[in-house]
Amino acid sequence: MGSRCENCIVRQFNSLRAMSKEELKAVSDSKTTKTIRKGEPLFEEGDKLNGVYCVRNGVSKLSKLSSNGKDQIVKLASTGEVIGQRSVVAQECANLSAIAVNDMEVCFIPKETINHTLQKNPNFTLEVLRHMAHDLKEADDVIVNMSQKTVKQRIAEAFLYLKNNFGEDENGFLALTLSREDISNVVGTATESAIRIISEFKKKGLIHTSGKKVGIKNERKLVELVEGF
Amino acid sequence: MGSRCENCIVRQFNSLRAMSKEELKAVSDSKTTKTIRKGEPLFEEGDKLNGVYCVRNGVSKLSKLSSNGKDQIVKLASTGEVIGQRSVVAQECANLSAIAVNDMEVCFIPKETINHTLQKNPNFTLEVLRHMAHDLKEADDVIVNMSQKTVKQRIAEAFLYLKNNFGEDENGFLALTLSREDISNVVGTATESAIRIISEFKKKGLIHTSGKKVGIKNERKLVELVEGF
DNA sequence: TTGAAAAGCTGATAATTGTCATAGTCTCCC
DNA sequence: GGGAGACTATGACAATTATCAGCTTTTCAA
Repeated sequence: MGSRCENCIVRQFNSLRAMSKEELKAVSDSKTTKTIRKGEPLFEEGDKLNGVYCVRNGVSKLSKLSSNGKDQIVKLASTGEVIGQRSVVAQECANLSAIAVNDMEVCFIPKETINHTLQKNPNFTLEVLRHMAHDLKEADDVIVNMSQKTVKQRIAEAFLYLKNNFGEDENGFLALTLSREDISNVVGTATESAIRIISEFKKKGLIHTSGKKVGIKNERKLVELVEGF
Repeated sequence: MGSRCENCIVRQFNSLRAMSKEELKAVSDSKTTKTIRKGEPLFEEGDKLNGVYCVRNGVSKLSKLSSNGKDQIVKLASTGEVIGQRSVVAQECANLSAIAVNDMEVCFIPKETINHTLQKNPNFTLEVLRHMAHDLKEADDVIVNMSQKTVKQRIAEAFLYLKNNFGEDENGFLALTLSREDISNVVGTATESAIRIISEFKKKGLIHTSGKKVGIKNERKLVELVEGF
């Protein structure tokens, strides 16, 4: 049995902070805690979601299969983020698949609890709305990057993003390690192209690598590259 | 003086339909009607918005300047859509520029009126939330298309989108005429590339053109092209 | 009406990116 | 500890897309 939502620190980072004590109690009573192994799905594109997932630990990739057979990773969601909110709010099937990038601990909150609060507590609804507005802005920015920047720039940006959002370990490697394939699915390119560019970055001294792990060596140059020299 | 919001048909298509009679009256009393000429901006990226724009007539392109100096059109908003909502909800400066694609008639609704209703009427907030959830899904889909489809596929898709969302005129041309440059900014490519592909489509009998105007001739083949043959 | 500016078009060429093939390396399970 | 399978890496080549240059057509305002 997981701990009580009322005491959960994770809540500070998402819209659940706008809930009243009673509402939180209802969430706590109806939630179930799950462990998801690396590589396993929380849900898949097209699934009917019966609730949302609040991430306590680990990272999930939200991706969509394109008609060319390749996955495009649209977002990485980690501690504190609520996954599946969009589908529940819109009362639609999942538009994206959510797959664990590493081992995860999540709380599943049934949609009834969420919907009930959405109808009763305008502050909560407004908070969810603000979060979604933020996600939408980010998505718009991704559209611009995807369509206007080169693969090289997008990979450089991805590394900077990983550093800013997940930090580095004690040895200066990015704390979140993605496979080369995942990286290529984030930036929307062929795996071989991503590998080639990563090698090039390494040769130029922008990054250092060790197996899958990547560390940023020259952040300033990476930023310049993203901006276009 | 524009007509009363209470009687405005446009309202049926957006979140304003969740407003009470009194709230609508407040909107009606505080709104101002504006005419925007083709090519003129409603607002520009970075502007602080003092309200939202409800489109009565015409179409606006929502775009963002990339660091490479090119504009990326992220969305086309037409009759019934509310522009600027995201920025007002998130209390941020505009992330996108809104420029009239043809002559527009819009109602400007001050943000105070919107914010007041957002805090008082959960149904309205929920309705706005649902709309934003829908926009987010669309944005995610655009990300996938931009990163996984070829320019040819994206142009074909753009034409189908224009037909489905804006219809055709009596001569079988797309009702919304975009310049070649706008088309290239929608699909995220160089204007010359867009023109070349449009010529190719014409040669292959997929479309017919007359000046800027484009008409769809073989919809099935266009769909096949988008799906990847 | 006309002439300048903007938009559309096309070719040549370069740069970017994808695909296919092959080989090395790592991982993990028996 | 060894071997199958997944992941990483690199080369060769093809396809896609961008860039530059020059030209024609359209548009629009004086």
